[in-house]
Amino acid sequence: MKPDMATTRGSRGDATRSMELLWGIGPTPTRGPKQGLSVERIVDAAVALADDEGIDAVTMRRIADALGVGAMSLYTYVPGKAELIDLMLDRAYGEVLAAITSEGDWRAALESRARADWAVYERHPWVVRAAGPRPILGPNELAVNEATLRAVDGIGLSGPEMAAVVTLVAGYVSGVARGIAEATAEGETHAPEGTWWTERSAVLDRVFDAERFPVSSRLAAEGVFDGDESAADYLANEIRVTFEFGLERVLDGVAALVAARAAGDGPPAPAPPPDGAPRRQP
Amino acid sequence: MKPDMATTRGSRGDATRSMELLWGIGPTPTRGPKQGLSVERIVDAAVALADDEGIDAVTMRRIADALGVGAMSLYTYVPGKAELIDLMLDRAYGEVLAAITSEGDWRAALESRARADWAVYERHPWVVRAAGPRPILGPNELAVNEATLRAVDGIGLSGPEMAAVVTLVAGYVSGVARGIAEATAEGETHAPEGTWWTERSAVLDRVFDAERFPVSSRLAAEGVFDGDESAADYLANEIRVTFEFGLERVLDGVAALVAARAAGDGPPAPAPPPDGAPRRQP
DNA sequence: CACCGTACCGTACGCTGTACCGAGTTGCAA
DNA sequence: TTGCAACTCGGTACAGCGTACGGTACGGTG
Repeated sequence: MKPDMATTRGSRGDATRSMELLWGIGPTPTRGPKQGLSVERIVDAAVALADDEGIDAVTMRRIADALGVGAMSLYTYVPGKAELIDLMLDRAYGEVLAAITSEGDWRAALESRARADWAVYERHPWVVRAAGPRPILGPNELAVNEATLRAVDGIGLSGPEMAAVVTLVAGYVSGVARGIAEATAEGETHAPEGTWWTERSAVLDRVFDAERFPVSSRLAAEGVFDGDESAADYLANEIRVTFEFGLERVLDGVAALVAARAAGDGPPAPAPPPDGAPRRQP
Repeated sequence: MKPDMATTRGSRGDATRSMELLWGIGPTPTRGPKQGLSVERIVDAAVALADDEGIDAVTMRRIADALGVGAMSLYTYVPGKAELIDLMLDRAYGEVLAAITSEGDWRAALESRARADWAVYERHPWVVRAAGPRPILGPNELAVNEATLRAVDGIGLSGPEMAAVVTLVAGYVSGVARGIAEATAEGETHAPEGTWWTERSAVLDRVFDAERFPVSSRLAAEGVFDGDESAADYLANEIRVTFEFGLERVLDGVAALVAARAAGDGPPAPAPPPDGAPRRQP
């Protein structure tokens, strides 16, 4: 799983190579046999596999099989699996980038970003689980970020506030998107939606005490938690409604801030950076 | 990795066993040798391991080593690794449950829930990555849910709205918490924070175009994205500020809804469930 | 032409989760 | 008391993972 991490991941060549791959500026060698594949095609295959069978099905061997090559051949194009996943994620950001629009006011633009994220999570449920804590720093990710920042530029917010609003919206969507995999189901979890619940409800019924969980059981009686087991799209609709509802609240909250700043309430004094900290790009 | 999933995961005994484990109602056998371990101690060891070295270090063999037993002995207590992780997660919910308070109005209670979640994500960064899309249905998870629902009960929201507000707050926190691992760092990603950036910034500088990313580069020049590489707690503070900022917005958004409902704007007509759908508990 | 950097990939290693089975231990029934 | 069934423990084994290593075939450059 992580063999000799010290040399593999630690050798500072890999990070550079990874960035070059993302930005498509790798040095293309002239000598030797023609390359039969391309990074593009490898990412294609990996994404298709992840869409069809979930992220767990994405193994180097299966990708190679799909491309009709040996597993080790992939390593001539990509330093390792982690870098390949980064490429997959930046490709997903590419779909976001293609979908967002900057028309309308800041609210419309933020909505557009949120819905574009959501659409990608729906099309590619694996993205939620594949995404690590760190940014990819790929061209598409940065472009999406730029576009979102532009949406909230010039409406009276401070720089840190702008960045925080972007994190707020993107964080909200990714948080709620966790539930998407349940709705689309089956791709990731191999048991169909129905059995999962019925298996558990037997024990749950024995243990769920209406006195211990009064509000929960009242809402359950109202049917709030009901879902049609066999019709996955009903569930998908339900979670979509929840998403839209929450998005409205989030944007209302931002609107309140924008209104306050417009009314002349100055932004809080920005905390000075501690001292000569190395510069970071976004 | 997933050997014979059909028999192992599909045999309907496992889901039942898993629920019994969570709720502590397993049938305790009388015959045979005394048990040298307990589910409790196994979860203890697993959580300790995850806290120290990240979720990837949590393997059956390492847990067993820490407990001084053979790897296979764990399987007398727990059906498999997936169920063990569920137990770890419900334990984390237990810490949330212990931290939340129901004092004050709905807003204070929701804040309390959000901060309790956040504190757990800080103490146990592995939770973000270990949590799957489905609910655990353990006692602590349900109790936390109940407490949060109670916070928004009786303030004029419909049942679905109450549920959506809970999802909104919890989803927001988990979404932003994704960035925590970067702040606490090093537990999960073995490279220290500094090198990760410096390695990449070399390529990024070559590729980052101020004309293509005008707003990003302006904010970068302002130092918005700067961080002290060596002092991890500065970064942690920065993300904490972002978290608090977003939480404020989210709650402002909920407040707007509560005010609207109080002003007499009726909730939207609840969509009727399609037809005789099996009942779900929360 | 020879050379050598490169693409491809068979083999192998260390790791994973866990099935299988034997050996030893205990409580209850006969 | 004896014997058996139920149980715990754990060694061994297996399929699958990421990927290091080294061999072979190829093709542009000296």
